[in-house]
Amino acid sequence: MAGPNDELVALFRELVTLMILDEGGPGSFRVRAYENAMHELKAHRGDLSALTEKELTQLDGVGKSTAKKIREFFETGTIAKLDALRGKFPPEFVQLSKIPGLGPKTLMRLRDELGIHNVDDLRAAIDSQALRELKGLGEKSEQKLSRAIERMGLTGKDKRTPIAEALPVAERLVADLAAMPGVQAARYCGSLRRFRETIGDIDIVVASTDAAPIMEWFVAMPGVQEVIGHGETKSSIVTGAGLQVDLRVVEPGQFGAATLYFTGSKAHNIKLRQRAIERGWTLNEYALSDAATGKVIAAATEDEIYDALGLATIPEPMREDTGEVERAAAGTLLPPVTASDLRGDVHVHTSLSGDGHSTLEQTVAAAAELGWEYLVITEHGENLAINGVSREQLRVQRTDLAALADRFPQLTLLQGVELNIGPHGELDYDAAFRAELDFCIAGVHSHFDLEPEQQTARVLAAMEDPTVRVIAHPTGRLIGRRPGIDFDIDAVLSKAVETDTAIEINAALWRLDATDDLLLRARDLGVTFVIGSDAHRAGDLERLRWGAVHATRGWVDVTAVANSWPRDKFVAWARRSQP
DNA sequence: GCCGTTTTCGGCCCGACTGTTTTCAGTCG
Repeated sequence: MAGPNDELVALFRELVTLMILDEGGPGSFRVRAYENAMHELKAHRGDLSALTEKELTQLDGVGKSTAKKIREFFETGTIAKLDALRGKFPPEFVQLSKIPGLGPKTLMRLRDELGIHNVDDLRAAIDSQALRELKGLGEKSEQKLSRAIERMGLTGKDKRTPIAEALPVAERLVADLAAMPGVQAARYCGSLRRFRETIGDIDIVVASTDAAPIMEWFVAMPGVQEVIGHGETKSSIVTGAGLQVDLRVVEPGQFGAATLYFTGSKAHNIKLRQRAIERGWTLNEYALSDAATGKVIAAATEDEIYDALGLATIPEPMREDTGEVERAAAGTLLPPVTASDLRGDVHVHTSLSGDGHSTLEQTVAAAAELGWEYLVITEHGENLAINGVSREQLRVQRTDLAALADRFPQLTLLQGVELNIGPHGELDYDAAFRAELDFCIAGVHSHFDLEPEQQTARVLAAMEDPTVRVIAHPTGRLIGRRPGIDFDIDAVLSKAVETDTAIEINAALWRLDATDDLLLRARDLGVTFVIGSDAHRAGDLERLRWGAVHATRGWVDVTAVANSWPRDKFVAWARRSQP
């Protein structure tokens, strides 16, 4: 699973953390330089260990000094500068920097003036009221830090919330805010809008001419555990679940600039701002404006701002500064995959599966309601304990499907099954029975802890089987709950191309698997994809749209998504029959 | 530390909120 450069990137991340302490703040240009280098290394898709020092300096943000450190790592396994910094700042001291509200400046003073080296020291200093003796700190600072220590691990700077938990909270909040009087628009932004799989906090921007009542409602709404900030146009709260929510109110005419700014990413914003500066303009959360005259050039919508900067509008999930700005400038940016591109679903369970909740009829009716042109029902194969279905059950279902096909003539119904890939690549039923089905999607549902070689072998074996059309949720990870299986991604993707087996983009928010990293590599190799809802109840069908957003994050070309194809083409493809 | 260039040093994104002080530094995003 791990990319070849991950270890190097992790070391650079640590280097940045320690440099912030050493330099006394993240604003230091040297720190920024390390950050830029780390970002570039992270975004790099090739194997960095294969590059010479000279070749490394060709990378954006990598100069002579950084190139030397990279080579040093690959040749010696360590970086001397990092080792020196680790000696200067032991882990228990670095841990203090994770406490919200405690920045590098204060931290260094705590150490130098009060001899505080770890969390226990800090707690003792607070208890003895020693902190308030420092200039610039007072009683309130003691209380704030005391609370922050209590919450450590619950809401610290490193805490990440799975998108499956954050998204419903954000959608509800945005709906509530949008319904308030005087609110012209409300949108969640930040990493959630970019559709990262975990998020640090929820950022919401509201357009209104009267911020005060919105701020008041926000900090007093039910479920607020703590108010971190409460200003005229910006407030922050923590929910009972430990999720931080930041709310910002701007004038309606500034909404686009604000959502652009708060959606980020930071690196994407910096790229945009540099383009603005090149044109003699400035870009902030209020507007794109002329630097000399202050005259507003664009502010109301994101489209206008991108356009003024000579860029096509960049889809939110791509805003990570991994080449999207350059492509937008060159006019070679791919359009996003959208929900309206999708014409049907390919991974759907009904109550026939042990873990399904809606009947076949309810499910088909819901798909028809969504306007799908085709629907593939895929119950669990018989090898899945408790939840699997028998051959006999599938034969009966075939009759039921034929009856429903008459009632929903606009919807083409296919019978598929979700096969289980056994530890050695074995599959459910037998080849002859599987061939009777319209479609087989095969996934790993057990034996998550095999050695990588075995994991790779079992998936490759499944792909060799002629009845297997798609590999479902290829890594099997559950965000924040279970890591994916560890296999040779490139071997699997190459085999997918060789055997014409598609890779599923699973739209369930706990899965979003294939991961975006896998998608980027797959699309470069020319892999075919499907987007599946993995619905276990009729209401889950609509989450296919999240799969589209996730696909966009992986820069997937919509023409490579089989369930965006017209009915006849899709059905022929699904059955592996000639069109 | 990197970059660009009028090639060798100056610039590097920007604003809200808090706590403490009373004009601002620190933190955060």
